[in-house]
Amino acid sequence: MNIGNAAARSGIPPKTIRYYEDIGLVRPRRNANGYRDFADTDLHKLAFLARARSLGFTIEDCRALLALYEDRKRTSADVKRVAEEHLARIDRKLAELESMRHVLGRLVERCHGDDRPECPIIDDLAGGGPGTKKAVA
Amino acid sequence: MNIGNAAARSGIPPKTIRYYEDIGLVRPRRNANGYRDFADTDLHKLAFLARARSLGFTIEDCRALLALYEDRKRTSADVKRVAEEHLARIDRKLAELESMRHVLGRLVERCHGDDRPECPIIDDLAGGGPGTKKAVA
DNA sequence: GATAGAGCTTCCCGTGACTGGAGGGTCAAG
DNA sequence: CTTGACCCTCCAGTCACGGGAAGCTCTATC
Repeated sequence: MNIGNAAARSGIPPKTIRYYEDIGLVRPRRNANGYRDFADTDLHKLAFLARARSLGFTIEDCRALLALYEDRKRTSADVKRVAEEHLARIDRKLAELESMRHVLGRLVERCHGDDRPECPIIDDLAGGGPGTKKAVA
Repeated sequence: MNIGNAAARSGIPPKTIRYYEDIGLVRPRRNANGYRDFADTDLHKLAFLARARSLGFTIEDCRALLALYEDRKRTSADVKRVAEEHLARIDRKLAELESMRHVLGRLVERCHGDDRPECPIIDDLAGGGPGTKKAVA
């Protein structure tokens, strides 16, 4: 199967599939004309990669997970460890974003958004941080 | 003030400050010896950048916000628009991460994490997606 | 057989926001 | 006068691709 077809089936663009081959995640055979020829196992791997990437696993995670996928002597503990580390990364990122969302949300609420220059958002960025109440006196 | 000092005060590493100068966010004077010399206005800008970056604004957002910061004829509506767009980006990212967290969290819960190879995480990635109940028959 | 168009190949560059390192000049202390 | 901590510039790498050039191959049509 040609790369275009494999791309359509896996949902991964041809460019990305070539990149995955470049970094050794898939190794499709080559036809006499030099075209890549994707076998069923390659398609399975691509689907696996698409799913793993959609869950936010890094490429190196994917490499490890693919190895475990193909290792019949793997332990579910090994898989779980990779997943838990990724989960922890997600949680850290979530906490960071939620904190940003919180602060920025409050600033946006307090900004009139009119044609005057006074702006609590700019004031905050300029150092009138969360504790500074803008001494009006 | 030297770059090392400016870095310590702003919390931005020297490398990053040089990068900010490269892309035109700050323009410190130069001493006779070629060293950068940061004035108070430069330090204000660096602090502004540190705060804006910590809220997740992109560099281009920062460029726009700095311009508004220095524009006495700005309107708070202009500032608010930038902030609201960023807030929307944050919300999209949050939704994406929460969805990942949800799916991955359930998979991790269901994985025994023992020394056997059976693993719902690998099964899911291998195509036993959310709807596939693994026909045991 | 000729030609057009789609699809395949490789190769290189650009993205965002830095970070690391090489190679070299400058400054303050002892 | 030397040591070590600064500072400088320039180049390369990060992550996970995407865009585009230049060129080969296949298929369909005339």
